[in-house]
Amino acid sequence: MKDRIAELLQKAVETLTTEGVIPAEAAPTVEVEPARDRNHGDFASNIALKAAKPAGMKPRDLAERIVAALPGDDAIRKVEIAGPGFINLFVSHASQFDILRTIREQGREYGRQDLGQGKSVQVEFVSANPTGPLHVGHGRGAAYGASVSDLLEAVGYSVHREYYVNDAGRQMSILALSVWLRYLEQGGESFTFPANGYRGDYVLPIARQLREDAGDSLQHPAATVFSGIPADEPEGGDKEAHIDGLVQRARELIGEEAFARVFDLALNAILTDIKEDLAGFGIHFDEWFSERSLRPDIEDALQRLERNGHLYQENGATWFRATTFGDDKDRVVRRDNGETTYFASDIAYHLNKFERGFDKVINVWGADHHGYMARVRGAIEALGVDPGRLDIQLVQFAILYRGSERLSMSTRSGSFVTLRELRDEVGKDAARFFYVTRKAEQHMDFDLELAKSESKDNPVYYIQYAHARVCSVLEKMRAQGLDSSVSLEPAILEHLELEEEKDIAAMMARYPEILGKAAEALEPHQLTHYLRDLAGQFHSYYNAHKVLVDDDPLRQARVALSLAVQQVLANGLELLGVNAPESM
RNA sequence: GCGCUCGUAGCUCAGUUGGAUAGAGCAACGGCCUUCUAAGCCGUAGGUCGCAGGUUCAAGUCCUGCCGGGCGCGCCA
Repeated sequence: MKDRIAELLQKAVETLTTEGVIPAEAAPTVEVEPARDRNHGDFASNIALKAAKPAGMKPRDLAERIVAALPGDDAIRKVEIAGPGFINLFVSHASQFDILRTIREQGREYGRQDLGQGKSVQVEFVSANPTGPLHVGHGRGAAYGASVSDLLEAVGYSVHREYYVNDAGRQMSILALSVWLRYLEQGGESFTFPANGYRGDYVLPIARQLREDAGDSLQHPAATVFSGIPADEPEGGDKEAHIDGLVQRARELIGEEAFARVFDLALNAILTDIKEDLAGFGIHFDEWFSERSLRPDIEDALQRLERNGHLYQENGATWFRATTFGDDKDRVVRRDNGETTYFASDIAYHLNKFERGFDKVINVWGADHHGYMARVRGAIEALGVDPGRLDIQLVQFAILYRGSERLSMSTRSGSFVTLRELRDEVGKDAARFFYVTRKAEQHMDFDLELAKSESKDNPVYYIQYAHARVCSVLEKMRAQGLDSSVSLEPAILEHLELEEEKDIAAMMARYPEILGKAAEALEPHQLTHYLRDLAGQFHSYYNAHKVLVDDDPLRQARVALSLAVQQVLANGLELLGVNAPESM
C-alpha cells in the first residue's frame, strides 16, 4: 500500500516537473510514512516540504498543486494538506484490510522477502576461547548473532554461521596444564595451584577423564614438577613466568605427544559443552572453524602483505604498517623469536573468509575488541580486499548484577555465572529475547535476581501471551461448535469498523518493512519492539471488545483479524528463537 | 593523554536516511475478573532529550566545543 501511494505521488511530481513547476534536476525523491497520529490519516508525505525550496514556492501552495496532480485511485479515500505542508492520505476501508488476505495466503512466509537476492553473508559470532564454559557475557553475542543471521536469511540472504575456535596458542596450553595439575592432585599430590591457571570446577571432570584414559602414566611428584620454576605472583614472583615455566615443565615430563593428548582432551570436552549450551539456546553453527587448521595459511597471508609492501622489519620483529590505514600504530605480526602473533592468524583467517567468496562478512565482537577493528580493516585492505565487504558489529557485554552487587566474570577465577545456569533459571525464551531487546552497542544491566524472581515481567511473556490468547479464542470457538474457517470476503471484512481494528491491520501491514529494516541495519531489537507494540495493541483490543460475538459476520471478521495477529507474532518470534506457545 | 562509544522520565531503555504534541516497560498512585486466559486492560503522575553554540521551513536526530560514564591503547590471545 505504501509503495502504491509513493507511486501516485511520484507521478504527480513528474507531472509538475514536466510543467516546469518543480525543476527536474532538483526534484527530491518521494517519501511516504505511515502516519503517527490517526488525525493525520493513514499515510503522510513530506514531499511538498522538500520540494518547496527548489520550486520557489510556499510548501502549502506546492502541496495543493501536487494533490491536484494526483492520479485517481479507488484505494485513496481522502487527501488532506496539513501543518507546514504535509500531505495526508486516507486509505479506503477495503484496501486497509487487504493485508488480512495477504497474511493468510503467505502464512509462515509472510514478511519474508528478497532484499538480499541470494547474496552470501558470513556471520561469525560467539567465538569464545574454548578455555571454559560460556558465561552470561557470551550470551548476548550469541543471541544477537543468531537473530541477525535469522533475520538476514528471512530477507533473502544466504547465511553462513561460523564460530572461530581459538584452538591454538598459549591460553589453550595453560588450560591443558590446568587439567594435568588437577590430575596430579587427584593422584594424591598436593601443591599450590598457579594463580594464572584455570581454577574453575569444570576442569575437574576433565582431569578425571584423563585418569580414566591414561591411568597413572602421567603422574609425577609435585616436587619434580615445581622444582626450579620461577615463583608465582602470591610469592612475590611473576605469574606469567610461573605458568609458562610450568607449561614447559609439563611438556618435558610427559612428552609432547602426551601433552598434545591432554590438550585435545580438554579442547574437545569444552567444545562439546559449548555446543550443547548453544544448542539449548536454539543456536546452531554451519561451521566450527579451527584456528589450528589455519597454520599453513599464515605464511601465505604474510607473503601477500609483503608483496604489497605493507611489512617491514624492526627490532628483530616483522611489523604490519597499520598506520597506513588509519590505525594508531603499526602492529607486530612476527615476534623476534620467529613466532607469528595472534593478529597474524586473524589476518590469515580474514583472507580465508574472503577467499571463500562471501559477498559480505559480519564479525560480531565483544566491545572490548574495538581497538582491534582498525588493524583488521587495515589488513584486509592491504590484502587487496574491498573493506566495505567487512562489517564489524560490537556487542557490549552485559554487566551482571545480583541485586545491587556487581559480579565479576573472570573465566580464570571460575567465579562466573554460566550461560547454562542462566537458561536453567530464566528459560531459553526469556533469555534469548532479553539479550536482543537492546541495541547491541548499548550497555546493558542484567540483574540476575530480577531475571529470576520476576521473570513474569519479562516482555517476552507479554508477546507470547497475546499469541496464546488467540489460540485460546479458537479453542473456545471450536468448543462451541462454530466453524473456525472464517471468510475474508469484503462482505465480512467490512464489519471491522473500529479504529483499533484499523490500527492493528495497519501495523501488521508494516511487518515486512520492519523486518527489512531490522535485517539491513543488523538490529534485531527493532523486531522485538515491533512485536511488543503489536501485542500491546491486541491486548487492548481484546480487553475492550469481544471476539466471539453472536453476530456471525462480525465474529468471522474479528476472528480473521485475530488469526492474522497470531500469524505475525509467531513469524516474528520464530526469528528471535522464541517459542509461540498455544497456551500459557 | 589519544581513540572509540554512550548520555532521553526515579530505574532500564526505544525513538534508523532530520518531520507534526518525545514514547514504552518497571517502580508509584487510583480503577477493571458471574462475559473469549488479570502473565491482561483503563486512568493519574512523572522530561531543560548532559551543557552551550551552529546548520534549516523543521534538530532528541546533523556539525563544533565542553562536561560526565564505559571501553580500548602489548613482540597477550
